[in-house]
Amino acid sequence: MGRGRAPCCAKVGLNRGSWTPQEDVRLVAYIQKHGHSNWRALPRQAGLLRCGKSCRLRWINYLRPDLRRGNFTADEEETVIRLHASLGNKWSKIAACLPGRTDNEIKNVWNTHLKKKASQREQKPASDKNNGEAGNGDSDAPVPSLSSASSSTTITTSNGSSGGSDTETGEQYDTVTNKPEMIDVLSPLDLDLDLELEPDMDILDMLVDAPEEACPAAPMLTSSCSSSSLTPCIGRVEELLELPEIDMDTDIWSIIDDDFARLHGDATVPCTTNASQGEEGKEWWLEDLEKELGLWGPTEESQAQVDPHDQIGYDKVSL
DNA sequence: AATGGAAGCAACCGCGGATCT
DNA sequence: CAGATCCGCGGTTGCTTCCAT
Repeated sequence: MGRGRAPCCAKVGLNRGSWTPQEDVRLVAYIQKHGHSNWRALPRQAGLLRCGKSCRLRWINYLRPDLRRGNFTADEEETVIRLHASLGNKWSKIAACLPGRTDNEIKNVWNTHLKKKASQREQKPASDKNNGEAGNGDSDAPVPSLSSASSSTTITTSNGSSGGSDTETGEQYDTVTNKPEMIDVLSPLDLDLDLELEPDMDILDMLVDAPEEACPAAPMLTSSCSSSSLTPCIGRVEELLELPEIDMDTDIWSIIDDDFARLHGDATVPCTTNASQGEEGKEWWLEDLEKELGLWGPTEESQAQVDPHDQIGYDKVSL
């Protein structure tokens, strides 16, 4: 205690606790544009009052587009149990073999269900033999959500079906709306974040760029892109790189925050509004961002939820 | 219908290892 | 080579929701 390295930041004047939709938007938009080569500098450059660690955590555990949400499938649970038996609490290593799952998520699931499940299994290994199946012999464990029908091949875009199909399980992993208060606020954003960003190869490329992707996870990451949604992503890395530099503290954030303020009457927008950037600048950036995110064109959800007068808010910035 | 406990999950903290200067 | 810095990991905490009474 007290030793080791100093905290990554002084944490003075920085936000803590739950992330706001605005912060999420900022983070996603920034990473979309610039990647996350330097977590420490990222929050400052992105205009976020967070420490780099917090940004990284938020991105990895929640905002990352390739995240797979919803309940763990039986196969995934089996994998976790099996890997935990051999690796122990090496959550990151376990996560590396479960594409779209985060170490934090796996850790939580282990601590909440799988630990019990595994211990139950250990306690009655003999009776398991009667079940015939070495794998899923834990049938008496109450795991209603894990119908064997939910094959591991379904790389569900989490909330792609947030409205519906994922709720077939109706269980605790309602990951889309992790915060109830965020439901109405974030929904338009959140839906698009997960639905539309997932296939975005810009980010996938960043994520898969590491050599350790020799792990089976990597191919599944890319395969998670449906062919239809993948198409518009291809070849956009260069496009991304060629985008002009933007003063993130002015342009983007003022636009985003302005739209949030208009939509929600939020007067607490911390961002600086740059009057020198005219409407042309806004439109240029919004269109550009939208194109880059593969969101060109209004979405039905956003249209349905946004006041026509404010439509630009989520149509344009619906990340 | 109200209340208390349990469970689930997101986020924080501190440390170790890797990388940079 | 040594010190400084950063990233990532694992453990833990606290808030929210769900469920039983």
